[in-house]
Amino acid sequence: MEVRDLHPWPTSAAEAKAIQDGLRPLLDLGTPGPAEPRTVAGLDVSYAGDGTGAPLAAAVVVLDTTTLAVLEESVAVGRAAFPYVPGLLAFRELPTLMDALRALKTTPDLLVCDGYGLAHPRRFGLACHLGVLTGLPTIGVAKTSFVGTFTPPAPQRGASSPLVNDDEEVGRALRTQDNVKPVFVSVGHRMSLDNACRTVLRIARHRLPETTRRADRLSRDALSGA
DNA sequence: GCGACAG
DNA sequence: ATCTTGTCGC
Repeated sequence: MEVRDLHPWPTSAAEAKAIQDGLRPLLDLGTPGPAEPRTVAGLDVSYAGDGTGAPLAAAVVVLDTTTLAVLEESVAVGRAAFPYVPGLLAFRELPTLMDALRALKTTPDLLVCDGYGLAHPRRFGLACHLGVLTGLPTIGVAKTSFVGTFTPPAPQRGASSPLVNDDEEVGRALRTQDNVKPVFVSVGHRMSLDNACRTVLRIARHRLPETTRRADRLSRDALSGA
């Protein structure tokens, strides 16, 4: 698929934050997004070490939303492009993730990212960044909380409670299975929070969406050479 | 100032 | 993210 060119790369945390602030106005947060996406892509990254330059593998797996069958897979290997700094995760993984996306023959209807979208200190997490660079609807699904507070949702699958930060609902704690810890869903680009949660429930057979599980396994295998 | 902090 | 054993439960 076609993706936008990468912007100049930051060499400091201050520059990275400035880039996030500059790109944030490009976000489309007013459209509900596809009600019936036919294809959904999951993205994830595995690492071999720490710090800048650590070897990593970025994977993208495209699934049929209805059957959850794998339609296409793409993996790219590279190096961490930035140190890990909470709030600047995108700068670590973006170049290799973009390589994997560029190699895709099909263009997914939605991108499900491992991490956050608007539930971010500057409202511009990895899912937002990937949304601006690809132009596609994106959402973020994270395993742990980062910003905001929430009250535990009811124990039933489908229950949710708002993730609040600065008096804003920046995401939702969503129970994807009965009696299982909730995941944290937030919007990235061209998608409403309601639609994001509804879609996550449709593709989740376990705690994490199938998209994320498939991408996690693919990136891990690519790093181990198998 | 101190701790917490997506992956 | 990654380093790691056994164990409880569907």
